[in-house]
Amino acid sequence: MPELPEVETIARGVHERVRGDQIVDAWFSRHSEPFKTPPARQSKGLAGRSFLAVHRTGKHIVCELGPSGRDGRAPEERKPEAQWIVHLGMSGRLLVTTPETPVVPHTHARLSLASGRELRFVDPRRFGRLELRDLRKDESFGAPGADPLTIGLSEFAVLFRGRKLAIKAALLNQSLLAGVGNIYADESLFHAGIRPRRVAGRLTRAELERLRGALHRVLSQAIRLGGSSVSDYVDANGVRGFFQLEHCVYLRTGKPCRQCQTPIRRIVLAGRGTHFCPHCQQ
DNA sequence: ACAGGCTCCTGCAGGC
DNA sequence: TGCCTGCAGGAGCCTG
Repeated sequence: MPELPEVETIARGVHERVRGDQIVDAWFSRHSEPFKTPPARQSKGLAGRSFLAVHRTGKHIVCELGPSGRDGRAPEERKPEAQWIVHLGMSGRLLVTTPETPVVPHTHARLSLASGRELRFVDPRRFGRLELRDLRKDESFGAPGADPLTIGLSEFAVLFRGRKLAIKAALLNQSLLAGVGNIYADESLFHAGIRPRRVAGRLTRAELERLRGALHRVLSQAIRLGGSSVSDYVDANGVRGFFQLEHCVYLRTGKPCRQCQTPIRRIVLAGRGTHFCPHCQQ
């Protein structure tokens, strides 16, 4: 499931391969109900525009789109007129392919580019979302929560102050921290030595500091390794990540803790499978 | 206001 | 062997 590191990896890959390219045509499947912007409006709004930049905000991939791009200026010098926002949900993929690449089942969007490439959105479970914003009318996209890679300690502590829910549930709340999902919540809590069920508002300053540090380290290392390939995650070029080899608790139920050999336990918290070491996490 | 539960959807694992 | 059931989860929505 794509979380911050996977989305960051995909956004970087797509940026490298489509920056400056122009959208010639946009096709959408009939499974359009979940899309935030109706497909007809997306097709119309995308055609003719060029990619100025592609970046990550929370778990969203934001494509900054400019005018046709025939004025000779570099992409970064042109002002975005629209944003195409891609949320991958559980099973979404954004792939840069050739037109000859076989179209796999559950392909919901195909953007033909002037270079001859295609940008494809594939999503079997259809939890993903596509949105087109016209920046001349709509506001620029912003994640509701803070970025766990850049947040400072005092701001981090304020997020959880007075909150009675479990720290694991708080980490998954995108309006607090944007980008953390089930894998990296479990892994970060392990590295910080904190039990997932602990009440968020009752964590000590020292624990909050450890948690912020653990989030930063785990997410940064996962980005360096190209994300975690559980189920069948791949980046924009179809390449798998390697961070799943570094997982200490996620999907390791019953296996010995890498630090103390105690079997990893699994509980259900906030409706999610939650993995922890009963010895290392207090 | 806030917390928790339900829902969407498909692929896969496990049981009989 | 093959079918069927249940489970996985991000986030929006509803309820308590």
